[in-house]
Amino acid sequence: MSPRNVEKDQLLRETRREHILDCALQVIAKQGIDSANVKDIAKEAGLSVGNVYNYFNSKDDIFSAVLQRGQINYGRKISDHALLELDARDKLHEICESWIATPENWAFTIMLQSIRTNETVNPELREAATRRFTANLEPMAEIMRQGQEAGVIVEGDPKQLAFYFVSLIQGLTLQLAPGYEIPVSIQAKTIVRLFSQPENSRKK
Amino acid sequence: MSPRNVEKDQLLRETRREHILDCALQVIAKQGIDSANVKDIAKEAGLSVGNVYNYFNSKDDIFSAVLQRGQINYGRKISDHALLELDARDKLHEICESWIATPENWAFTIMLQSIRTNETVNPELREAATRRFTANLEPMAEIMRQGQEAGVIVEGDPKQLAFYFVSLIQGLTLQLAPGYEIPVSIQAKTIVRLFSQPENSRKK
Amino acid sequence: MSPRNVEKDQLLRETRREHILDCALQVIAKQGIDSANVKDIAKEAGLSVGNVYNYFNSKDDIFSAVLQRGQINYGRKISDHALLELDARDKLHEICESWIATPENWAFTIMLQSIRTNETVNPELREAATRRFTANLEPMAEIMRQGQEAGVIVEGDPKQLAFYFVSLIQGLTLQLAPGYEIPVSIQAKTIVRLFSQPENSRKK
Amino acid sequence: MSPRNVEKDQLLRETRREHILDCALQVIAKQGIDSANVKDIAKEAGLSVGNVYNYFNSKDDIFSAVLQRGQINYGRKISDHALLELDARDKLHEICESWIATPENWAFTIMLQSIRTNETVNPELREAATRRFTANLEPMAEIMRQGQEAGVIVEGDPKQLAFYFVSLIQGLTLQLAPGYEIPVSIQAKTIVRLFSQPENSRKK
DNA sequence: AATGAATGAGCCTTCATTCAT
DNA sequence: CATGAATGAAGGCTCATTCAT
Repeated sequence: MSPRNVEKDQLLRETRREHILDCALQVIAKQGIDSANVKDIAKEAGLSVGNVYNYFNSKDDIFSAVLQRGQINYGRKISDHALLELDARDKLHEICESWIATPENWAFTIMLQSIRTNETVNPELREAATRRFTANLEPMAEIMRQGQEAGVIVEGDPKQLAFYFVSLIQGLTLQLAPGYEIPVSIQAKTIVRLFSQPENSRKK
Repeated sequence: MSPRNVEKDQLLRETRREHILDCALQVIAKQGIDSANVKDIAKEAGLSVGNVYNYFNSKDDIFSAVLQRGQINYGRKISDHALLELDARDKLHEICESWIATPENWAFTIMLQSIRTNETVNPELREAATRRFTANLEPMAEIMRQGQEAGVIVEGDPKQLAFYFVSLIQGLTLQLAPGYEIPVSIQAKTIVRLFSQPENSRKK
Repeated sequence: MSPRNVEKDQLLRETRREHILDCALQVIAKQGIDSANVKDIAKEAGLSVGNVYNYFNSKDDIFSAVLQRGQINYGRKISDHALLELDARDKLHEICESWIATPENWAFTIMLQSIRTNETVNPELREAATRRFTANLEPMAEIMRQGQEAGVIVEGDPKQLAFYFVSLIQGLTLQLAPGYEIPVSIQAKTIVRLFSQPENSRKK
Repeated sequence: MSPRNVEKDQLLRETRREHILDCALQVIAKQGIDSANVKDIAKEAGLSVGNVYNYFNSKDDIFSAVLQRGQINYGRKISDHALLELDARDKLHEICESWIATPENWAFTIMLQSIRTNETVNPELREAATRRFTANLEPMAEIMRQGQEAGVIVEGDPKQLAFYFVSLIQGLTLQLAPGYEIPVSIQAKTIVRLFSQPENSRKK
């Protein structure tokens, strides 16, 4: 029927979507979520404004897709780590370091807040974001649990510890906003140590 | 006419300003910073829109004043604590608890991010916010230092520890956004313990 | 409190609203409902676009207000006629003539259709329009009933006759669209005669 | 290549055009003329948007073609009736009944109004629509004339009566908009009676 | 000081139409 | 012919800010 390659089109379409999401993230990271408008996203993506709407239904749709993608990727990463045969502290260290190293990550945190906060956002989106956040807590709690069994992570409810760890990472991420200098270095090592069981207090 | 009236007027004016700031905070806490507009703030304050502009130059002016006031109050509070004759852990505990308990606090954190982030915001405001944030780190670091001397707080750069502590508190605060349920309880005790030196690892 | 005259303001506000409705009707009558946009209405009213929104919540709000006002005025007029001590045929004649003579009336009919038809219009508005239309049928039916009792109006269900009469008037009104010449004159006399009982077929 | 193929192609093209017009009418009848867009028409027709433009030059082109086709079919029908050997009242009755029974007919009336009304529509199209409307009045007037000669239709200018009859039908059709309930039944018999000469007033 | 009507820039979104493939 | 991605011009609506009263 079609004189064009349907499969290729489909692939192109998916690539384009991803590209728009990338650009949206860039714009948010650059300008903040308040100032990030569709026009700028389109420009960043090298598309016309109208064309963006061929790939997404609305601005909120774009934002929630960015958030969803980020949350899913993040969750997958943590889950992968949970399965590894490693010292839990090393896992935390690695997670911490790679998170801090990615400059766009703070945009996710900002978006998470904005989507929660903005009353005009579809409540379902807000719930979905919360659901994913909560779900992502689970593999992190599993890592804590592993560490506790090995006696290298402090005692306490693993889920609560996971929650604190994630909140700390998020809190730190926010401090890393572009153009905002903090006179304190962030060291994964020190962060992990807060959650580590000291050598001499371990059960024999 | 009389000097007393001038003084009284000045006082009234200051009271009004404070009232507007209170209401602005309320609105932000209720609607989120994106949806908080001047009209709503004026309505909450029982004033006309135009009249609000008799007390503040712009919306940004209001927001930055809210933030500034919050940061200053917060800084004063921490400084006061630093001077007390108390176990550092109790100080942290009290700071933590009172922060979490105040539902509007998350609005400050949101605002901090928004003001940092928003390109359109006067760069001087952004720098001022950062400056105050950094300044507020100092008394917190002092508390850490006190705790370390008493052997009840973990070792490490006090300022860095203070930074982590504040970031953790901020991160947790964000999770407390209104209408957003997190299936984990926040306990000041557990938080403080992360920064505490375990009994049996203390130097004699 | 206010340095301005509140009552006068309220009156001004109501006058303004009416003025906007008048202008909206003019624009619709001139350009058709499809082409009638808020900008044009504002221009016709000598206001800025934004200011129109100080008086109405939305374009649909304006349109439905225009319609409502027209329907209410029309209903009132028919009801007044129903109470008069006149030959029913004269009543119909007068209603017919005055309706046809008002050039904007066709806009109401167009609007009625558009509001019914347009899926994006609030269903409640649509129902309200229908409700008023149906309600307005009643006094017209009463006139028919009076005429039948006097033996000057054709027999049949008065409400149905009213419905036909109104539909005929509406149908004719539509033909009177501006810039649309129909080579047939519209005579109230002839129209009324269609609904009249012929002399020699009346019951003695 | 062969002339037969060219003919066949031509036929196929014509069939396609007709199909598109059918679908356009369906969409208009379903969504109203304001919401009827090219994309929906294409989807209804099972074609791509671009392909529709291989058969019509513009959206207005489609709409005016729909209208034209409808008007021509309608005119042909009335003309056919005018030639029949039947009581004029039966002709009116049949015309009335078949018109009311076809649910899409109201779309024509709506379109007629929209095309007349819409400033942006090519004036030639508007004139063409008016011309056809006027032309279609002629066979209807002929039926009236026949009825008057047989003494079964009320006296008066036949063309004017035709105009009233058509306007009444159109007015009633508009009341039949989808999703719009009118608490009055429409009976062809009663309608025709309005235009009928009563038994006992006929000339011997 | 107090009011809120008025302004106008800017944002999101839609859609007829074009065009490379 | 067939496709649907791409364009860009409007249109509806919001809102910070101003200003006459």
